[in-house]
Amino acid sequence: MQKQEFKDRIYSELATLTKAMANPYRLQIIELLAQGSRTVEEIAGQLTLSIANASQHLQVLKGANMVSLQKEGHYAHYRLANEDIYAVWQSLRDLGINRMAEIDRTLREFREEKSSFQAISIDELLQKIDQDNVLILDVRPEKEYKAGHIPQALSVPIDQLAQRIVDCPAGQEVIVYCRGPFCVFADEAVELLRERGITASRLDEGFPDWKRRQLPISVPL
Amino acid sequence: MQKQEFKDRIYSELATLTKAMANPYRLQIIELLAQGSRTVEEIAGQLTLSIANASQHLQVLKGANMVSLQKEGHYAHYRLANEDIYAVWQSLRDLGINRMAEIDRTLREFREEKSSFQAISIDELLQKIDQDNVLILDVRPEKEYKAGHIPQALSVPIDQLAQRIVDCPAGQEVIVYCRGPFCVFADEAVELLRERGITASRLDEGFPDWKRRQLPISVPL
DNA sequence: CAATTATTCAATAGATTTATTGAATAATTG
DNA sequence: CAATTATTCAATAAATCTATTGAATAATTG
Repeated sequence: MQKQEFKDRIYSELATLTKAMANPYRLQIIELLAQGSRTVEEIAGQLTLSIANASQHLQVLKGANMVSLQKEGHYAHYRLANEDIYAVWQSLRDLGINRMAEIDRTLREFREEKSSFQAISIDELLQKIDQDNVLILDVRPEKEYKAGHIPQALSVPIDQLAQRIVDCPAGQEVIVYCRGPFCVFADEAVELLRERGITASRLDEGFPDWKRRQLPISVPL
Repeated sequence: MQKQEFKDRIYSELATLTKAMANPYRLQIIELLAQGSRTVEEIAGQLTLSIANASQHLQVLKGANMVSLQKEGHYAHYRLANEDIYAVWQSLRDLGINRMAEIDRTLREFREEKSSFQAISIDELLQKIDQDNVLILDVRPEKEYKAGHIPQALSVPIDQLAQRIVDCPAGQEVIVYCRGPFCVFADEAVELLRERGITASRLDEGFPDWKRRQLPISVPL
């Protein structure tokens, strides 16, 4: 094989892969599937897309071997084809957060309204778990909690938080986590908790990031 | 800011960033600039693009804040805007190498011809440096070696290797590195060395990967 | 087996991306 | 200041991407 042909093949394949990711909805699909497998209908619902359009985006990801599907009855369950895909999303996301002025601006603006700008890292959380008396809340939908969660965390889906807030002992420090830095559940939870006078902050990443660091997780049998 | 507007803004910005990378030439530019800054002319020459076309691709990368430029005389010197960009390239590249059948096939085919399939990792090289008597060759152009290299390495640009090969003591184990896994210099070097009966293998990553791991490097004053 | 349901397919129009060409700009040299 | 040089800009046509629409498929239910 000639040098030129080699380069052409390699880089055009990699560009194809990159193109498959290069769409706002498909990035959201990747992030959503990092929480576990989903049907076309569920994905379309989450992203407010038509079913046909969601299916089409999934075909693009499948064409790049980034997702795989398993048919059960007349449902197609899509999942990420492998873990490395999440690694790419992670580095892309972090580049955006750390280096893109426009994303930084959007995050600040959104979080100022919610008073949720303060966040702690996974490393800081690990320290707190060892040293302090900290309450960890998983505010994702229960289904996602059940599919795997941080061992010490309680499941309090964001839409149940308002009713269950009384359970929280006064003076208790609370750390809230959700799907990741662009998932608004944790921001909404912090807003709600602070309004009730509870000291709460966000984890700056999500459960998939915790999991990828090979930290202990609780999973169903 | 509404939840929907927040998500729309964030993900469309990230998709813009991804789109800026999603082209075979622009991926090559990112990789090339990871070796140091380059003028438009140099980039066009390396990738066999017209000057106007190379400039246009650079505008796209600049529009996404992925490269910056410094004008000197009538040359524009382009460089990567920050290090996180290389991290994205790295994870994308590794996804391709580890998970894409078509890329794996191309790499195998190319390296079978060059007998350069055997490679060692940076970790293995670090061990060898400590324990064994190993000769490390940097086969990139001299300019790149001078801009920074693995401390123990000798500079033997690939086009000088054939003449200088006599210097190598018999029985000496040789490790060759270049720009990265898709740079063919190390493959060509291994082919040449093996033809002359020298035990040689590639490093499976390149100098930018060594550097990003914060390992010691030799740099000019 | 007809009706229902989840998903995919196919066709289309509008938007975006790409390479090419040649002219415009702006710094340097003679 | 005219000529040269490196780069950018602008215009264009071909290719590709995107959302929408409605029909096709294939599994399940009554």
